[in-house]
Amino acid sequence: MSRAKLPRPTDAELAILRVLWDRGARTVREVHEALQDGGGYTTVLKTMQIMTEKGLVTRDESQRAHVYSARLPRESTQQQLVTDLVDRVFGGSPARLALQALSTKKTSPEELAELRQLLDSLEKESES
Amino acid sequence: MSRAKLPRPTDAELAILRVLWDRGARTVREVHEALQDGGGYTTVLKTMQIMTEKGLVTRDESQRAHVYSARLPRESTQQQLVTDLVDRVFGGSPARLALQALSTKKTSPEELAELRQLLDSLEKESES
DNA sequence: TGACACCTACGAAATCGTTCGTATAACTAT
DNA sequence: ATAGTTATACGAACGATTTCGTAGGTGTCA
Repeated sequence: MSRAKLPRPTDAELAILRVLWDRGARTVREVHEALQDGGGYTTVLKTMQIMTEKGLVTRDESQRAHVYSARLPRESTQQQLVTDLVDRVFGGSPARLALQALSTKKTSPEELAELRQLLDSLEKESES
Repeated sequence: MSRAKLPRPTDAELAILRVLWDRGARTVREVHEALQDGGGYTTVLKTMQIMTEKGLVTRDESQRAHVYSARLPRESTQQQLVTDLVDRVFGGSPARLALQALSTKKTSPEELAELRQLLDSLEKESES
């Protein structure tokens, strides 16, 4: 089993993952520079080393400056965190979370259309 | 300013808050018993004392066994956590979170209808 | 070659979250 | 009143997270 479940990323780890997702594989220096407020260089380095141990990122050591990549795509981690929040605070109901998310901030007409489309397909599904 | 923003509840704190939201004001003993797996009695006590310091709960000390209440209603905390997650992982788009939440698990027809209703009112709003 | 810049590794410190043992006060009932 | 039960308070320990200083290796270039 080389595939233990990955731990929930911490806040600092998530900030680093966002950089890797947005920009692709990067060195510590590049991540550090992309982070406006991520602490000193060795802080970022240390965190990324720990993330490697945890399996949150992989690294290519063939260059002197190691190149890090997110191990899971953004969507998988989003899914994990959403499921986690649904279970811990929304009694296991994703729809409750969706309602709460939508009733606050405003959403663009494009996104509303996308949601409507998803609703349509979900309702069709439940009819079968 | 007696109204500093409340900190994000931790996992253990959230478990306690769920009990208080579900059952209303309760003593430490009652919360401890409601928690299937919340550690020993003094663990729950200590956590609730810390939550009092943080302002997450209030307590009535007029009885020997103090009675604790959640300071914020469930919906406020849900809102806080959703906004938090949206900002940290969904680039500030609640609709993205909603899509992610709905595309996984199945949702009851009643909830789908409720969502559709919300979508309707949101679209009407954007037309004005 | 020597000075300098850059990189990783290591470890220590500070803080936080979680857990629990122990002390002490208060109530209950014999 | 004494013993037993139940409550809070306190503090210590442990692990995880975050931060950073320092050491040592590697590359560059005048």
